[in-house]
Amino acid sequence: MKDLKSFTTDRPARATLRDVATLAGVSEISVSRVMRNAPNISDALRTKVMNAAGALNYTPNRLAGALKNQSSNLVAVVLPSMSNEVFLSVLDGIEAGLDEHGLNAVLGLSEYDNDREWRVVRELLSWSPMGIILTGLHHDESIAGRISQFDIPVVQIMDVEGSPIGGAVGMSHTKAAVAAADYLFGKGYRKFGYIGAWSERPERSRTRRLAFEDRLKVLGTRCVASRILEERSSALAGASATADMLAASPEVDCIFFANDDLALGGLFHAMSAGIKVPDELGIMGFNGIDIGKATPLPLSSIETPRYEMGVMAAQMLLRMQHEEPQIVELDFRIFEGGTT
Amino acid sequence: MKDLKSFTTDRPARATLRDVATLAGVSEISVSRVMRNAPNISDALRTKVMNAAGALNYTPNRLAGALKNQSSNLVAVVLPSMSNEVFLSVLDGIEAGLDEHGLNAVLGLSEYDNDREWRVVRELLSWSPMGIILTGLHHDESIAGRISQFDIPVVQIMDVEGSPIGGAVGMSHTKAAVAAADYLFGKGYRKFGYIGAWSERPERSRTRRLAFEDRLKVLGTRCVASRILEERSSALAGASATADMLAASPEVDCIFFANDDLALGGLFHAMSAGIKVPDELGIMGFNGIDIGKATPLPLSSIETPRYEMGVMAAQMLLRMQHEEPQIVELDFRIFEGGTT
DNA sequence: TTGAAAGCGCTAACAG
DNA sequence: CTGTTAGCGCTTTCAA
Repeated sequence: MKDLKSFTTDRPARATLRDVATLAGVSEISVSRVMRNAPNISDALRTKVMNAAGALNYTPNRLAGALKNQSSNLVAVVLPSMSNEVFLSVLDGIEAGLDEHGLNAVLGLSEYDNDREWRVVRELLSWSPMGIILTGLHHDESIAGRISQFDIPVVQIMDVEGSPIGGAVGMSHTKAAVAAADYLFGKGYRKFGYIGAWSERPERSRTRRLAFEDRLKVLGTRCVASRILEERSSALAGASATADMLAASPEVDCIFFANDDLALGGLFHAMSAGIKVPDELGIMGFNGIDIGKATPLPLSSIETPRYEMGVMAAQMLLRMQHEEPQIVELDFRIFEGGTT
Repeated sequence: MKDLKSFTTDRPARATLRDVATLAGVSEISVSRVMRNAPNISDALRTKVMNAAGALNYTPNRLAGALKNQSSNLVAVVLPSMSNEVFLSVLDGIEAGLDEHGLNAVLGLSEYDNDREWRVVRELLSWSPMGIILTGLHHDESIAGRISQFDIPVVQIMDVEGSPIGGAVGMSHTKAAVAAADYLFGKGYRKFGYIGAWSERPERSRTRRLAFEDRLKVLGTRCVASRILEERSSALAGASATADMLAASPEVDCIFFANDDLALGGLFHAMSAGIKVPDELGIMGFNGIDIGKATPLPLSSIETPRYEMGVMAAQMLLRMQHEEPQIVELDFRIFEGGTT
């Protein structure tokens, strides 16, 4: 091993493979092999290289490696928004799944805007990711076309009802809504209300509402009141929408909400207004978030496998490198709380 | 413009600058200039290039550009965890701030583990990010050293009490705890309880507890009961810890919680148990999350500027390219709900 | 088991 | 305003 000092003083900056090679007195390619744990490396070489790398605090330059390899260990993750706890769990799962395999997520947010999603996808693709995770199944032809040039696995999450570009891992929102209708009908409710928000973004919430309404018809009843707010979901919005709905349609005996935030608002309103839940009013949410389990009356809801979706999406990406794309439909579960 | 067909049939794959140049009949560097909106480009050239790029569906290869430039438009973002709504807002803000400037976040999670954080930082640095955002101020010398080789701006978020590596944007957790103590004392509470979770991860929650206890002493009173759970924060955990504490120390007249999840649990327990809030028991949270505003009794809390922290961290990163690092202390605000 | 040469796609520096 | 040359740091041949 040559003199370390000449390196550390001359180059306080980031060391390259070449620096490590020179210090260790070997060729660059040998260093490269050691760093990547290539087979057929002598212990002597490995030791020399590791010492030199350690001394120089060498950090590999993935940019160069990926450029040469035409592929990186980055995964493009495109979510609609970070203002929704649902995507927190999803992202948490994705990160967990990616981390297992040493992959890194590059994040892009579409904010539920198609143009913006397109830009974000384009942007992220410019990093030659090894795969891409998209949210939802309603994707432009043009996005699919753009991605196909890259010949990388695509996994779409949240939904399974539609035609994925590649693989998909999600749940059936139709089945969930039908299960909710059946469950609530079985509990004896007949005059249903529905409350959604943010003009039914994402699309999946509309799918649920329509399936819910259809199923009620089959059961011989119907939604007597329905409100789709323009503002984003929040407990506050859910509370006031519930108050409005009950004022206008006092006959409503059960409200199905687009998500738990709204539903909790409904529950809080009922508590404040002295409405007896679940007898006078049934309340059903969607997602099964933690806090709904802790309210004095636990919130009835549909538990969705958000974290699992994330983990499985990451794993599917890996599998799709050799295998055919699959569509994985995960189960939801009705959480029978105290509000129905 | 040469014949497009020979390109589209021969190369269904990703087009390169060279392909665009050939198709447009110009040099590669000209294409490069057009793509980067360099100055002094004739309209004729721009048009030719844009047409060719459009026809080929050209996506720039940032890997190559960044390799050449020794710097990318990636920003490494290291957060402790994605199972906490607090970091959702922070990340949301970061994304918003980065997006303004065309930057992309590469995400890494430390899971509150120092070794893991070190690995993650190393991993993310290998992508030559243009900057790095870290959470908290308790950072290893070795991490600082490793980053310093890269000569990129570092911004630490959440906290301002300590010695940042570069810039910092956060709040004073000491001041927040003092303000809480003063506020609660002013409301007439005297027998205080404190409930935290997950063995006081992150460190900042310990800072708050200690400052809270110190301030109570100054005010001539003290914490008569204190519980630090080992499990993670959740409303459920907060509810049972509250029940335990009140059973063991019935004299407690006010509980300060480490965060709103725990506090909401406390509130829900009180509601279920028929404890009169705020008269028999005061409840104070920390963070000021949305849902606390919608409960029948809005949750008193300390509103923290989480989203703003994220946005400002991103902006500071940009500024630090020419300016000196700064420490920005953001304000918190006491939200006087109905629980105190 | 190790090394030498070539080049991934892009852009800074220097012509013209 | 546009082009030529060279090289970022790494890894895939191919050779020894």
